[in-house]
Amino acid sequence: MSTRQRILDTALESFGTTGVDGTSLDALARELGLRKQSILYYFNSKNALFQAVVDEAANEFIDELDAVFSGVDPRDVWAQVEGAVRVVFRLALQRPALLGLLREASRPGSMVAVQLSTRLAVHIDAAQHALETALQEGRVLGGNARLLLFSLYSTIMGVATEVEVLRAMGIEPSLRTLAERRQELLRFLRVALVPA
Amino acid sequence: MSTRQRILDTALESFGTTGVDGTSLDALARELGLRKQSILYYFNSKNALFQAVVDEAANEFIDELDAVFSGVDPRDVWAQVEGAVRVVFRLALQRPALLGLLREASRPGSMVAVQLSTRLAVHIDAAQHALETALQEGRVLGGNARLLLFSLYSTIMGVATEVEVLRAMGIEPSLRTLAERRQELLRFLRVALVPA
DNA sequence: ACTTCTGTCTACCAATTGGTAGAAGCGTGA
DNA sequence: TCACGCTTCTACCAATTGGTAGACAGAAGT
Repeated sequence: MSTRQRILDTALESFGTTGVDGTSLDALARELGLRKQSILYYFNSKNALFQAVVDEAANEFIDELDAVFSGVDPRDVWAQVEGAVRVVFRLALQRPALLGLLREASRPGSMVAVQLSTRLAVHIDAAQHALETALQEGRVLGGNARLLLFSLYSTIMGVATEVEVLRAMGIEPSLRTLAERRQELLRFLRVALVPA
Repeated sequence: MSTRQRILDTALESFGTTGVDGTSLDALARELGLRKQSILYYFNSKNALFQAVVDEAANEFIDELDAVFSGVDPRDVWAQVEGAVRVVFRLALQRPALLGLLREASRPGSMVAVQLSTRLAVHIDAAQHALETALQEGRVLGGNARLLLFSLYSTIMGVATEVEVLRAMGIEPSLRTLAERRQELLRFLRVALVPA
């Protein structure tokens, strides 16, 4: 794998777990067996690296979602929701840093949000459109399609990533509790979305 | 107001917006018209200050929730949810830094989570118990009470605080869109919780 | 008048930060 | 062999970081 790619991967891991402010170029370089000047050779500044990492993460996230959505009837909103939940929970288990990075990038006041928005705009519009027609045809319960999409996003990402809140509630994050969380989430969303 | 309290307030504001790592004691002191040594006089270390701020924030959050819940039938789960939504959205408007700090404190790997958990344990248990009996009596839809509570928390906090995601969706956070978000959220939660 | 306590200050400190300048190693093509 | 471009390095740097040591001011009590 190219050095550039190794840097991106390691940075994603570190940014997504320790945070951007909590990750120094020196520490990153040490982890890579390099000097930080080599990192700055590929990325002109720490912020440029962060932006590249956000792009990388957005791509991976979108690819995962696309892969699942491609095998699903575009009119079947519930199947899409189920697919999204499956993707997010698999990532929570296998690539927690990826979700951590999205969380980091979507912190209030983050300057990379613009980037994310242009990156995701097409997919958001598609999802919104699917929701809208489903709403009109009474196949889904909801008021405003875009705000409903936002609620869905918040719920799914929250349930998948708020592990510290979970701990505070006395539930230790583990494979089993993850599965239980997912099951309750799906039940919750089905009741909220699918007409009886 | 005592200097100690001023430090706590200013720190909450800064920690909740810029983040802990993004806030230096020097910057904090400058904002207060002090030297950082004066801050370290009241709090032995930056981390001690952070812990104190988390305590402060947890207290305020709990007080707000208690105030709303006290005027509501303890058996009326939906009224409690409505109250919680009202509190969180008012805070999102008037004290965004407070929610930001809770978000900061609940970052994966955060070391203050233990603190938060002991601080909130009683209230979590109470809410869970109310949910449980409501579930048994069929007044609320759901499977596992604790996981349902967790889903509710994730949804409400997410919808109220994920402003950058909202922006990425082309919705500028404002008073009007906040009200719309809240309305759609309440509709969403009502469908998900209240039996037809 | 003297001490004591509280609070704020100046003066430092070693370590770390992101970043610059430029040299050295290295393989490739002429 | 030479030149060249790519990559990684050593050597620095000014600024900032959290934190320590201790002086100084003022109020309060005796």
